[in-house]
Amino acid sequence: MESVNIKKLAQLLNLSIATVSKALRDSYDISQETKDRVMALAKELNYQPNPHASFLRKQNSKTIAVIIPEIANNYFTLAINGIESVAQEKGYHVIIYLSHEDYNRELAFTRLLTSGRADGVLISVSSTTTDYTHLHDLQNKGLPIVFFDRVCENFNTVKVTTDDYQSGYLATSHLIDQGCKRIAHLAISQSLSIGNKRAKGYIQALQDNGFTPDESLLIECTNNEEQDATLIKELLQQQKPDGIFAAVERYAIASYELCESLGLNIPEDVKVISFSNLQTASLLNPSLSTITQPAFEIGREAAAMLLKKLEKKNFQLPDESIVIQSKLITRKSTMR
Amino acid sequence: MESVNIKKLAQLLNLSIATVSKALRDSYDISQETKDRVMALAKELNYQPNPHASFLRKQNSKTIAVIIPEIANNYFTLAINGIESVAQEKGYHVIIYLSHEDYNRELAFTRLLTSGRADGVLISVSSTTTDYTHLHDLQNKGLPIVFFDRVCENFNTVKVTTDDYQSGYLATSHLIDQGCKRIAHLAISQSLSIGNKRAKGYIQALQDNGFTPDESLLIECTNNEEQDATLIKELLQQQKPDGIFAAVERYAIASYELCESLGLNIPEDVKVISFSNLQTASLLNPSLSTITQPAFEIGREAAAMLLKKLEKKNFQLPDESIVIQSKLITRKSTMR
DNA sequence: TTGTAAGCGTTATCAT
DNA sequence: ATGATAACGCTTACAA
Repeated sequence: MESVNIKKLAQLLNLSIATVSKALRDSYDISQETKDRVMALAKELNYQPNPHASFLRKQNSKTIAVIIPEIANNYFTLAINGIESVAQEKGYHVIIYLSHEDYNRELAFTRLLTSGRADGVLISVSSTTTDYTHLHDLQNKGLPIVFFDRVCENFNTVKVTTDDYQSGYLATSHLIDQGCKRIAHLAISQSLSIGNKRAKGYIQALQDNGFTPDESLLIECTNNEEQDATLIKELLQQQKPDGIFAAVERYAIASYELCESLGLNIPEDVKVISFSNLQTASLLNPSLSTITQPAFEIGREAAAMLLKKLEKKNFQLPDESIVIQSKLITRKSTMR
Repeated sequence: MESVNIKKLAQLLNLSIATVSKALRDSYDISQETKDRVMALAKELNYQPNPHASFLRKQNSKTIAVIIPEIANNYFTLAINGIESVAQEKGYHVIIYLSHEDYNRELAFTRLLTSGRADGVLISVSSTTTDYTHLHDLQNKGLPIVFFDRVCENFNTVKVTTDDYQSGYLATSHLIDQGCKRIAHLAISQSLSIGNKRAKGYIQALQDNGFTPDESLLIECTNNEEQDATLIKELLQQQKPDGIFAAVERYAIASYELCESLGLNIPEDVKVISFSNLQTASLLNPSLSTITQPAFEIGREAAAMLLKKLEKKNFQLPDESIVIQSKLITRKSTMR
């Protein structure tokens, strides 16, 4: 357990602790010779500064916290990849917290974060979160927060999202173009920014094309697979939609499974399109038309903004939304 | 940024710092009344002990590091879920490091970890890692290490895996049972424990069934999608296998894509089976037969062992392999 | 150019 | 039962 610390280096080199510390930080008033000696030994012994001790002095931990609802999800996985890529570039460490769509866990994490464990927070809020004071509290403590994907609209900071409204509009329009007359929307929690926007895009597209939105075709799904299956099954049996626009991948997958078990053919009986980052979308039976989100870029951008705030003394996180567009990729599931 | 610390609590309560500290830790020699007052105020002000300061004294950070090759991968995603579930139970924080299958990054992470940022390490090694001294160094510094999935066999610690050899054997036997005569194996790096074992299972199954393993049918794939596509394309065109056993999901997906582009039918022309945790395996065209790994449980078990070591003074990580079985799930891709 | 010493927030030892 | 104090490893005025 004996670790190499500054004290040890100082002893071995017959220098004071202060001199070693300054030499390591390449300070002006240390002779080049001393610096070289210190650096050489530090390298030889693989000296790593103790981050906890530096935190105590400098009040930064070179760590960011990422709070997400779940991780077994291609979207968040890609976003983490993006986040990690900039964190690694800048020498930051990434702590992951999974809220499992549970407000209380999210709350507990934010409480823990008031103690200096991380210098900033990236968050995509849980679907059961309706109150944002825990996040305001964090911000008030001086912890910079950047939202991505599931954002809090009226929060004074950067929010990175995709164009959810337009994409919802586009997906629905695409179904209309393909001849659908009864289009259902499997929506994600309407208390979520993305849920709301995607649904609004859906409704507007219907209206713009002369359809009257039908409440019984807009299903707000849950976080429970069984419950969702029941809802979707009822929808398919009772409302008999000829098009489904799924707000998230999971609902599209459930739809595929239920269509199979009910003997419905995609796309003949029902056409399906979904927000999705599934790698295998094109290999499904039938291949799935998707709104593919720039998840990696969203993660990168959010992390880049947060780290800019942490690194640049004078930079303040602006109160703005950064929108990175999704792409509509049509495949067989929506073919005429 | 003004944070609540012990000092502040002490001032407000007109107590000494020492008393407050002890009261918070529910020490024997503090009166119940004082404890109550301290606790009440701590709760009211949402006092959170500074983890960096405690580290300096106690030498533990309540943090574990997870080093994995990639995250856009259903297996690792599920494993993280398992790891996080026990970490959350025990109040530990999880830092994620992605080696991107690059030994040098893995090395850099382990160097960083010598400084106390984490109390222990869970690792699944990169496919380019052949030397394990960086990990031995970590262990020698007193950092407990637990391997999962891609383990180092001769390393004195716990290794949690699935039964890779038996599963490779099983997958291959299944293809034989389904009538395949020329079975190819798309192997992952043979320097990886899992790559080696899965391939050995494949070879043994062939031999036990009267086939002579053919080197040109055992393709060691890479980490580069294009290169893999070339390799698999050549395999399909030149060797014309009638069965493919893919060691990882990615190779199965590539096989599907290439069969499609080459006009080969699965399972009529080629049957395919793969190690995979794809949620959509049953929805693929055709549905994919898989060896499904208990990824969540593997993550849970690995984390549980590590945390046991961290929490129990007298517990030493045994030098043993914990094997949790995979399941063969047959679907259309291997139908006769 | 180098060294001394204080202090970051905690915990633990030893007094009181 | 409570308090004073040193120490953890590091940074940084300030002194030499």
